[in-house]
Amino acid sequence: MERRVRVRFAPSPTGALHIGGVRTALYNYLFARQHGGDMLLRIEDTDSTRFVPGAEEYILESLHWLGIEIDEGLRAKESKEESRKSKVESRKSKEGIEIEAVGDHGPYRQSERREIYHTYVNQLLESGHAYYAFDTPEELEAKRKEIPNFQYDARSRMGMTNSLTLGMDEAKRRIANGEKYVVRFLVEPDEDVTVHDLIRGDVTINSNILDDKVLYKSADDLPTYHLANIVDDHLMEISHVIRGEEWLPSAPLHVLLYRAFGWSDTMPAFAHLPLLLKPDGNGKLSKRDGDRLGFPVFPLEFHNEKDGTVSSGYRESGYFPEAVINFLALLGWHTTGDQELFTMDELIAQFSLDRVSKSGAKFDYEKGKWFNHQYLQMKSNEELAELFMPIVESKVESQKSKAISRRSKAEVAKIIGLVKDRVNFVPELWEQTNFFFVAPSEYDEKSLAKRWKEDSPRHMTEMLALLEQQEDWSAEALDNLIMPWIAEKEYGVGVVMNAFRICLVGAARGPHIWAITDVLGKEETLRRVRTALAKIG
RNA sequence: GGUGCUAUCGUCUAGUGGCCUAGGACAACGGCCUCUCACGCCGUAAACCCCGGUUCGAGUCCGGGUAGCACUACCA
Repeated sequence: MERRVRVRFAPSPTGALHIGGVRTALYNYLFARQHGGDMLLRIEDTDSTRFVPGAEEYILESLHWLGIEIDEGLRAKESKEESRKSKVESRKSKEGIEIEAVGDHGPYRQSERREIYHTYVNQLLESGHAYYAFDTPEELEAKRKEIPNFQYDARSRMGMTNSLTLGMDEAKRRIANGEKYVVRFLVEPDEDVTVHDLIRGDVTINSNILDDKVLYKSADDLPTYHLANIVDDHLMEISHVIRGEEWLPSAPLHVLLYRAFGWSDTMPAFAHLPLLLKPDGNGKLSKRDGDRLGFPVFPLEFHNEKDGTVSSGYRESGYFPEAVINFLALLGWHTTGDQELFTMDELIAQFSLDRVSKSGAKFDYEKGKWFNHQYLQMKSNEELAELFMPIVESKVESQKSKAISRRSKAEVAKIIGLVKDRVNFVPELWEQTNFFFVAPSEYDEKSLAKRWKEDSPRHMTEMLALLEQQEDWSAEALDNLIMPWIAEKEYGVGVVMNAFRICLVGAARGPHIWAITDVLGKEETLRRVRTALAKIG
């Protein structure tokens, strides 16, 4: 009974990988790793009409970025070139990745498994569990209009055009004539079918509500999801099917298919995950919600070649993959304790299907930001500098002459250390540090109104004289110079310091004033005070 | 309409009959810190869907409502 754990993530290449799909992949991955099993990736491209070019590469690259590793099936190939590139550079590479297929249960694209499906469709046909049907889509459409709640099932199939009513000889003749047909699964009526779900327990439905599902369509010589899924999971020796709750209603059908094939004893265990819901209103989180609500619902930015749309991604928004993983892991799963921050290894160790929630989780983007904030704080200043340098360069470049100087990575790291606790994302670092790179050319009106007093020009002029003579530019020395002077003159610390800050920063914000003078240096500090005096007097 | 799943603060959730005057986190609000803006720290407000039943005792078990969601394709 001890079976090797083998799970699969089986997306359709119909567009960008939705964040809900990412979570499904993650839970599969955590489960596989925890049990020392295999994580497979299979592409379910049985709907030729919905195929979107680039989607497969996108899916694999997304999982790769997130650190969800594939053991078998299709996966992104780690090229030498990529590993040499810096993180920032590889972020920019949107071009196709290399794909490799590993494992001996392939092919791993369903469109390449046609021969296999033929065999199994025939098996069902021969055993009487399936039949040919010739009703055209138009005829079915008409039927649905004519009869409310029409369903192709035990009650109606004898009134339709199929091998049951026509006879097998006539059916074969039609097929030989090139007539389009489908193969339908014959569902026996009045039978209670029970599916055991690892998250929800036993779910029982009566077979009367099931219709005779289309298993195969001759039009494109491809099976539908239901058939391909069962055949592949069986052949690939899948032990656990972990998928979204939208599949729960068809799980009994899948159980029936396993029975019809005689595979009941090796049927995988099922676990249906709660859905990810829209943050506002009701319903399942959809691909459109992201741009409507102003946050990404995709791991990476996606350029859809089919409809020309561009969808924003977590990576391009400045998220760290660890933060996305952590955030997603907790949408539908939680430990007994109060722990909120988990590394991938901790998740692998602690994850369990019986602690997955049963109810849907509304997607709370604000909490996602908080997770990124946490992970950003854990990064070293040097790591962040690596990511921030290209942003600084492009910004300084765009401001041309106003740039004071190029700064070394060490200097940038030091600057980041002064402000990193106040940002959630690397790109936000710029608005906190821009004055370190570019001297203020204008002064914030609100700050001026509140902090630039009548006496400020005089204060600054006197302070300038004091600073000009100062040799030791350390924070401590400056503090020892200025504070006693303010006290002696009875100017008020707040009044003087805020005016000074406006001269250096251009607004009433930023880190501690002596940290700013330290980075700026004597010359630049004095220059900014003189400029301010000249401009705002 | 039918079938199924679900139901604790605004949100994610802890809670598996007494430890619950319901805990944590995000968000909100207030305070402290302070030369500014933040961060941080401290604190406040905030929930067991409703009605029955079982029990000495129910957020926790059962039944019925109600509500939300999913599915109901030659899509996955």
